[in-house]
Amino acid sequence: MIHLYDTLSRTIKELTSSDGKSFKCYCCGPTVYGPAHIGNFRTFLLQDVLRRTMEIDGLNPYSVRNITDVDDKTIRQSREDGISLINFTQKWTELFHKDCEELNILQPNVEPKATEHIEEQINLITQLVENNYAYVASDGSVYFKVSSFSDYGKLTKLDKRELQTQTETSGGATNFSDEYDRESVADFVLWKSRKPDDGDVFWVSPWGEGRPGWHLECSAMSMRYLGETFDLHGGGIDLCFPHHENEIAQSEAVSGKPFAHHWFHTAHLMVDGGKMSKSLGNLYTLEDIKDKGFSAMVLRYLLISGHYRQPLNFTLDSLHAAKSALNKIEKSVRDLLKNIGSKESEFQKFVNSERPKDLGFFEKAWESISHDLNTASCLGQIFSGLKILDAKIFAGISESDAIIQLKALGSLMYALGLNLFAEEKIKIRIPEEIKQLAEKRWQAKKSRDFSTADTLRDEIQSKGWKILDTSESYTIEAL
RNA sequence: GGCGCGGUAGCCAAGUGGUAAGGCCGAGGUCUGCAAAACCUCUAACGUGGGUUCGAUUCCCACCCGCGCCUCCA
Repeated sequence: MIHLYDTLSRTIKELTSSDGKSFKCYCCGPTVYGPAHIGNFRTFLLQDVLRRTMEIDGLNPYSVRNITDVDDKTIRQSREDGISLINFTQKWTELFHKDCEELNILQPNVEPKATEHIEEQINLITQLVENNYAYVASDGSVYFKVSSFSDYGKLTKLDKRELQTQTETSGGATNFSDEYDRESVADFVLWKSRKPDDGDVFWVSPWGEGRPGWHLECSAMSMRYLGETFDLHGGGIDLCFPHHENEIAQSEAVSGKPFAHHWFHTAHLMVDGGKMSKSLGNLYTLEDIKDKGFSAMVLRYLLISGHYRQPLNFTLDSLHAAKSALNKIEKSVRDLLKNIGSKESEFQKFVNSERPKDLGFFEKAWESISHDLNTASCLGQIFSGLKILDAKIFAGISESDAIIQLKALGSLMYALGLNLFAEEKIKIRIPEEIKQLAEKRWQAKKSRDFSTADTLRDEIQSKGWKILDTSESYTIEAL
């Protein structure tokens, strides 16, 4: 049984499938105009953990996550790069997939693209216009009339008056002076008429050439793949307003039915205590993390190590902490495997979505993750369990008990998506210069020239890498 | 201005009406050519002021500080 906070009702609710067959989820995916940053991945990672947890719990999740491949940014950037929108977005979609794979994020069951669902979007707009929820402006753009939908603002608890007056009072007031002629500032665009800046990006519609507005695609694609009402809708906290609020308005205006039963919003990732942004130069991608010598799995550990409703503060120190912590789990599992005569690689057979009856020392870890997806507490409980386990291994553990613990850990690792012993598979980049210095040092050490060896080790360390000797070889790690 | 979130050890981060998980770092020890890694042990915390209560870090109020959103944003 999984309980999860719901943004709409502001309560923690039990997750149940409304049709008793599968649990239908829609998550807002990336806009593919560049590499996704680690903040984006925090959200996708948490959605992934939720999905994995549901699988183990037997909820049979069915997930849809879209790709936004047409909007102002993708159009602008593709034109700057001088390539077609489709080639441009494909390039970044591929990188996104590669990053997801390295981060061990399961693929959604369906990953629809906005540009492949133009017809569905036009259909929705047509219905909205026919029923007077939307109007066509003089330039051929179509707007949703917020005043026509009485429930508008229910997700973020906006009241009507605020919506009207925020032009003068809100910090974002300047955003209202744009080129579109809306009847009310709160109204949002469903269809954008073709502008010179759009280049050759346009589709033909009953209202002339143009392209769909951003909010609409999620309504159209979720309806197409999940129906008018589905179980859970997720996204970053910043999407709450206006994106999700708008989705609710559009969708419920058309269907007359509740849109999503449950809303799952993830808090933002901060960097060094503040907002992550390009201009501050603190926006990291997976590439950046790997260039610092950390594996994707370490990043995964770090990004799920805090509770999803709490902003998480990313620092270089916390990356180190994540690395050591992950290492510690691997060490215990390795010891445990040794006890049944298995190797690291054989741990995989314990990692699956079946929930073992006996959770061994890890019952509390499972409770934590089942209760509002408390991954932070879950990891804490795993370490507590590991401590008991380590003592037991030291004292001598029976094979059957070892297997119970391995199965329990395996299911937890599946839920968290922590792929242990992945370090070798995902190669860490070590500069050639460091490799050579390390080899020189190793030769010196072998010939018992310790002073040369130590000097070289210091030099390597001053360049940000450290040497770990084993009896017959050595490894290089990031400091 | 509106809405919302938070302030727990050096850092990160759970949680609870009966004095508080876990990780990192640090210290000591074992080991090692010396280190590192590993293992063992240890230290240390609930923003301030009131209130409710037998008892509050946990509930309420005020204040201080930090952060987010307010129609680009995971």
